[in-house]
Amino acid sequence: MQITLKDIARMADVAESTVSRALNDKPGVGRETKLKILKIAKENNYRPNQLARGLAAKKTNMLAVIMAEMDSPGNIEIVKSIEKAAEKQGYQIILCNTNNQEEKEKSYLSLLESNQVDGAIFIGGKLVGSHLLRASFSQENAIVLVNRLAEENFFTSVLTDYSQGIYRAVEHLGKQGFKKIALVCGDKDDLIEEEKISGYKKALSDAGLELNDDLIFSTAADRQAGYDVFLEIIEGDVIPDAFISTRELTTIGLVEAIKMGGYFIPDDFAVVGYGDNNLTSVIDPPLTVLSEPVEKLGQYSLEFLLKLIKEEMDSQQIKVLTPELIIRESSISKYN
Amino acid sequence: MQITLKDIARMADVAESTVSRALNDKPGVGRETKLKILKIAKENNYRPNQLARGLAAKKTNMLAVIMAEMDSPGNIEIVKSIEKAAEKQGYQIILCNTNNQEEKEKSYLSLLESNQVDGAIFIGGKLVGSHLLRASFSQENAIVLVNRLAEENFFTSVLTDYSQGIYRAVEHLGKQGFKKIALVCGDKDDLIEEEKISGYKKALSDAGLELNDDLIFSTAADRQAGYDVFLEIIEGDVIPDAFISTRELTTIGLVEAIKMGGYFIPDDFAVVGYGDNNLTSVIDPPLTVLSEPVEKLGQYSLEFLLKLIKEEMDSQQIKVLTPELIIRESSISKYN
DNA sequence: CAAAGTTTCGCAAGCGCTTGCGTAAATTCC
DNA sequence: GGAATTTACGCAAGCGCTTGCGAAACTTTG
Repeated sequence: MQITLKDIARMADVAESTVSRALNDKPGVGRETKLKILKIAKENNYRPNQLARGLAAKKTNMLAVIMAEMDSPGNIEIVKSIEKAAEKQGYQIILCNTNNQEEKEKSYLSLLESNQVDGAIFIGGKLVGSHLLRASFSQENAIVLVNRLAEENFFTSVLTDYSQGIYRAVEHLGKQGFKKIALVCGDKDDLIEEEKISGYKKALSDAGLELNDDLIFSTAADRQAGYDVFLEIIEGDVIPDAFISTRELTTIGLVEAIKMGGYFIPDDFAVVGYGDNNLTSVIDPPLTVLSEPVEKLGQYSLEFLLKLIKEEMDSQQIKVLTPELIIRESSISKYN
Repeated sequence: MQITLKDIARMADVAESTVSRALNDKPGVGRETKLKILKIAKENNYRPNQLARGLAAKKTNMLAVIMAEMDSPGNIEIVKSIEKAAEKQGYQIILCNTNNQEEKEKSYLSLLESNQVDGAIFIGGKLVGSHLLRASFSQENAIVLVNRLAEENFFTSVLTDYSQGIYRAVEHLGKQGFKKIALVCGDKDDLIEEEKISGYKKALSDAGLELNDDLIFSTAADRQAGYDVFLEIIEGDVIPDAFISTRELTTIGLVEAIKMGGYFIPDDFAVVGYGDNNLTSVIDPPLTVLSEPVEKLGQYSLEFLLKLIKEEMDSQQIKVLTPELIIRESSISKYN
C-alpha cells in the first residue's frame, strides 16, 4: 500500500491538515514542525495522491494538449513550445492524440470535464466546434484553439493566417513567372481550407493570373495523399507549372511523386511547401516553404489558457499570426 | 457547478450507489431503474468526475506513455501503435514528453505514483533506471520499457536488437565493397549504444575489415549534431567511405552535410540510416535504413503492460525484436 | 401457501486530500 | 503583567465516487 498523508501525520504526531499545509507551503505551520514533517515525508518517500488532491482542491496543475495529428512535425514544435512555457508556470502538460477521430476527441475532452486537467489546448482538427460548442461545459472550461476555426467566435484562438501566407506564396510564384499555380489543400468544407483558397484566389486575381478551379485539389493530410494527387493531376486536363502544398506530409508525398515521375523541381514544377521542418532542407532541391510561427503559436496559446484559468480574461480573444515565406530553390524559375 | 452523481440520484429518486452501478454496468440494478437512470444522466449531460472515480476505485483506465524524444518519427509510430492497441482494450493513453530531461521524467513518473494512471510505458531515454530502480514503487507499479536498457533486468522490456541490426548493416556495406565504415551513434556510456558498437565490431571482424576506433563517433540525437559530425569527420585523419547513422534525426543532418559539402551519396560516401520514416524515401538518393519494428514494439509493450496491471505476469519479461535492413540506393556501390 | 432463494436497492464507510473555523499557545503592546 | 494580537495547530466536513453489507421486495419451489 502507498503511504498516505495520514501516515505522515501519525509519524510526525500532528494533524493531517498540518501535514497538508506544510507540504503545500502554506502559512500556518511553525518552522520546527514544518521541517520535521518535510523530513519524515522525504524519508518515507511520500508521494501525494494527485487524484485526491485534485478532487479536494479542484485543480490539478495539469493541462491537456489535444492534437489532431501527431505526424506533423509542425504540431510537435508547437507542443514543445507550449511545454516550455508551461514548465515555467509550474504546469504539467499531457498530450493526447486524436488521429483526427472525433470519437477520441470527445473521450479526451472528458479529461477536462472531469477535472483531471485545468485546461486544454486543441491543435488542429477540422471537426470544428460542433459538439464542443453545443456542450455546456464550454463556458466554464478553459479551452484554447490553435489553428482551428470555429463557426462562431466562441473560443479563444491562436491562428496562423493561412490566407495571407498562401497569398504571398502565389505572389512569389507569380513573380517567378509561373502561370498555372495549383493549390493542394484539404477538404473544401473546412473553414481553414476556405481561408487558404480565399488567399489563393485573391492573390491570383491581384497578380493578373487566371483562376481555374480545376487547379484546386483537396486531399487528405498524409504523405500518400500527396503522392496520389500528383498522379491524378498529371492525368488531368490542366497541367500546372507550380504547386502550393499546404500540409507538411502531403508536401513530402507530392515531391516524392514528382521525382518518381521523372520530373524536375523547379524546372518542370515549382513547389512551395508548408512548414519548415527537418525535412524541407534535405529534400533535393531545398524546398521553399511557408513557415508556421510554431514557437509563437505555442507561447500565445499557453498564455491565453492560463489567463482563462485564472479568469483574468474572458473568452473570444483571437490572435492571428502570419507565416513567413522562406524562399529556397524549389520555387526559383530558371528563366528568371 | 458540474452536475454530480448525487444530482442524478436525486432526480431519479434512487440512491447514489444505484446510480453508480447503473452507470458502470454492474449487476444489482433492475432493468427499469437502470433505463431511467441512464436516460436522466444523458439528458443532463452527466460526466463522472474521473478523479473521484479513480480515487474510489483505485484505477483510472489510463496509461501514460513517457517518451524521451518526440521529434523522432519512429517514436511517434510506436506511440500510435500503442494507442491503437490500447483503444481496443478500453484504455486511454496520455503522452508525456521528457525531452531527455531526467527532471521531467521524474515529474511525469508521479502520474504513476499518485495513481493517475494505471501503468506507464517508457520509450527511449538514456537516463536509465538509476532513480527508477531505486525508487520503491518500482515493484508495485506497472512499467514497461521500450528501447531502453536498465542495468539490471528489473523491468519488463521490449527492445530492438540494435546489435543485430548494425551487424547486418556492416555486413551489407562490406559486401558492397566499402572498407572504412564509420559508426555514428550516441554516448558510449549508454548501454544501448554499447550494444550498437558491439554489433559493429563483431561485424567488422567477421567481415575481415579493420577496426578503427576513430571511426566511431558519438553525437547528440538531433539533426544539427549529424550535420556537425560530418564536418568534423572530413577534417579528421581517417576518412570513411561509408556511414552507419543510428538515429533518425542525426541521419538527416548527416546527409544534409554531405550534400552541402558537395559530396555524392553513395559515390563519395555510402549511408545507412536508421528508422524508415516519411523522410527516407524522399531524400535523394533514397536511403538504405535499418527499419525499426515500430508496430510490434508498440503491440508488445502494451500487451505486457496490461498483463502487469492485471497481475497475470511478473516483471522481468524481455522481448527482443530485430530491425530490418531496407536496402535502397544510398548504400549501393557503383563498383559493384 | 410457507419456506427458501433471488433480485433490487439503500445505507454508510471510505478513497486521500484540502480548507474554513475555532481554540490554545506564543507574542506583542502599553 | 494583563489585554490584545498574532501564530500554530487540530477538528471535521467535504470533494464525487465505489462497494460491502443488509433489508425489503419479489420469485421460485414442494
